[in-house]
Amino acid sequence: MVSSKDVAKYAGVSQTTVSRVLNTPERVKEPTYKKVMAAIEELNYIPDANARSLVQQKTDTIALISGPLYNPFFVETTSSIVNYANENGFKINVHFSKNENITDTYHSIFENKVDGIILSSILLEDPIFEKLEKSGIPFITYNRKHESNKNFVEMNNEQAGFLAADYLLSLGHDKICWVGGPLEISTFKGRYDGFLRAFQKNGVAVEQERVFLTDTSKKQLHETFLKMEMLEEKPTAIYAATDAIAIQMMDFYISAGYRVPEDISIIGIDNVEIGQHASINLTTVGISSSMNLGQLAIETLIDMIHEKNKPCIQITKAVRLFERKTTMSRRRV
Amino acid sequence: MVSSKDVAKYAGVSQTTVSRVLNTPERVKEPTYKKVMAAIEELNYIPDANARSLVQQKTDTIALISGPLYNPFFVETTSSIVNYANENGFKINVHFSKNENITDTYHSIFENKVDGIILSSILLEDPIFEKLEKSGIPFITYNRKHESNKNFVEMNNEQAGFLAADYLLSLGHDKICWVGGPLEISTFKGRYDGFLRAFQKNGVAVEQERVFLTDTSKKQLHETFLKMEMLEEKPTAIYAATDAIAIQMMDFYISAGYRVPEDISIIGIDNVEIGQHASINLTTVGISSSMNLGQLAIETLIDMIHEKNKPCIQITKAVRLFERKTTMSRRRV
DNA sequence: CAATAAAATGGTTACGTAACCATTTTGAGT
DNA sequence: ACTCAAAATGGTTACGTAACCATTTTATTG
Repeated sequence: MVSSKDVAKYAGVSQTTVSRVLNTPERVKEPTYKKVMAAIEELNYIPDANARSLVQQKTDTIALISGPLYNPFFVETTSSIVNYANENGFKINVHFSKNENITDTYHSIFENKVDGIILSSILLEDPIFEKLEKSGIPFITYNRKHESNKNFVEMNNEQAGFLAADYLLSLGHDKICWVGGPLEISTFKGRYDGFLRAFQKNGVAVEQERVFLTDTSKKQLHETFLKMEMLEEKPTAIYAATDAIAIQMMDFYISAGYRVPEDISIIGIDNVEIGQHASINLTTVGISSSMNLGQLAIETLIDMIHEKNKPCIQITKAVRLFERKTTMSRRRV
Repeated sequence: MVSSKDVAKYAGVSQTTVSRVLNTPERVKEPTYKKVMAAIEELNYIPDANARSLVQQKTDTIALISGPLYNPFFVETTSSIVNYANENGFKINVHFSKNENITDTYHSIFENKVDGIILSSILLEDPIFEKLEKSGIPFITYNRKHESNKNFVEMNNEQAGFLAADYLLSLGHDKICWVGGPLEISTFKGRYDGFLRAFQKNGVAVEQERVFLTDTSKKQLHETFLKMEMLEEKPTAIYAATDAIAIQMMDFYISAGYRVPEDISIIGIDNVEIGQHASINLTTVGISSSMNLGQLAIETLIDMIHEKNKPCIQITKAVRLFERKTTMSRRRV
């Protein structure tokens, strides 16, 4: 592999001069500059960013740990994060969080001496949070947060949970099934808390047999669908803790011959783009901004990287209801 | 930042011994091993992967240049690529190709001395291909290829184009609009060639006013939709060169009050997962395999990285029609 | 117990780049 | 033409890790 030492020898100058040609060309005489550039072209020399990182103690790299892309929420946030970071001179190492190797993922990220970490993989109680803090690397969590309540960007999940449930209850539904994810995750915990508060406010009891916790995989969602089919009193509404879950439940219900919302109402949370598609038209709750949580988080993180002073970031965006076509008043027969 | 030299000094051994503890612990006496590990824990030492890369002349990193994630095809391939690579000890630097900064993207990738490059951004005629070859870095293109016909994984685009058009023609449609992308891209060129061949085989003339080339953005697709609405003889079928285009055109048509397929048939190509959703049910053409092109490409690339001998990879997967619910026989009134 | 071989540990250098300091060259002023 | 300051270029070292070679320690064998 060609190095700047090779270029120097070929051009008849010092390695220092080659480095100056690339980095501070104004400090190099024109004839010398041309001679070195010709050598660079001739030898097809490309500087080594890893060696540079060693010297300058920065990598211009950010590590992203996203949720899985079968959730369109993460499709949108991943796009925003990668594009914004690239536009600001950062490379992005992407990882999709998987519980079975998250430790290896974190280890790999720390070894890479990244300049920042943006993640949506943290649990309410997670020992990694302390390690993140001790590492000294600027980091931010999006769509999730640690119980310490630091360094996060999120929507108001409790408010979202409340609005969605309150809306269904206001339509007359009381046989509502909750389909969510693990309550060790702040997103689901917050939305479930809101769900409970809405029921309490409306004086309606929550029936535990109608609460389904899943790992949000298609497989477990299908099992949940089958369980709901077996209920003595079938639900009249599905409260899905995310739009991804809602869209997947729609698939199961429509495939089974149900009409949405005539036979069953379905609501989600997140307000993902695909939910606005004319053949889906998902009623949902989400933030009003055109900027998604990933965009907000990466902009905040890059500020943190540049400014080196780390005020504690705590951003919680308000939400609102987006009433579309997958919900209607409970049919009375 | 704590280095192995600091650990060595703290533990009272040499830096060589610290390196051995981490890499070949079997060559270190147990008491020495324990002493060094205690120092590592105490100092919270994390090895520097960049320095290691300098020594070992490998980075365990692969660069991915994907298409944009508003195309679900790239959602699926990005997932597969990142997950498979991580499982095989590689990190992935992700870029989403944008014409306006593709040169910077390539430059950044070369500087990072990645071990392999997997890309879906190449044009039929693209000077970057020669640079890729000269770099000596193993690389593979997926879903697209260069005119040199080397180092690619693709579906048979001409066959896909033919099958989709032939199918629409067999349903009696002859007012078919093609909505595709730039023909400088092998994917669209191949599919269009197949489209033309089907028309020729069926003895039907292609009307150029019904051929729409776009950059596949929602904006230009909407403009195309408006243009089609203005046609004297409106189309009875939309042949979308990708499922993403098809799903977007469905959105426009349904929002405008049309029923799919009663009022207009729509077909796509790629067979993306969301196309099987019960409220979309897209008729499409795609590969039969459970393994998507991204999965196939990354497995092939990692083989190339490990084996250092580079037989010229040329993989073209056969396709078939998936008849679902967005197409029906042309209505005769 | 001594010699020798194996095991364990240490020292030096290189990987490529750039920061820092030194030296040489060039140009301006008297 | 000489002197001095500025500009241009060069030399050395460090960043952190590991490969390679050297030295020391330990264990085995006669």
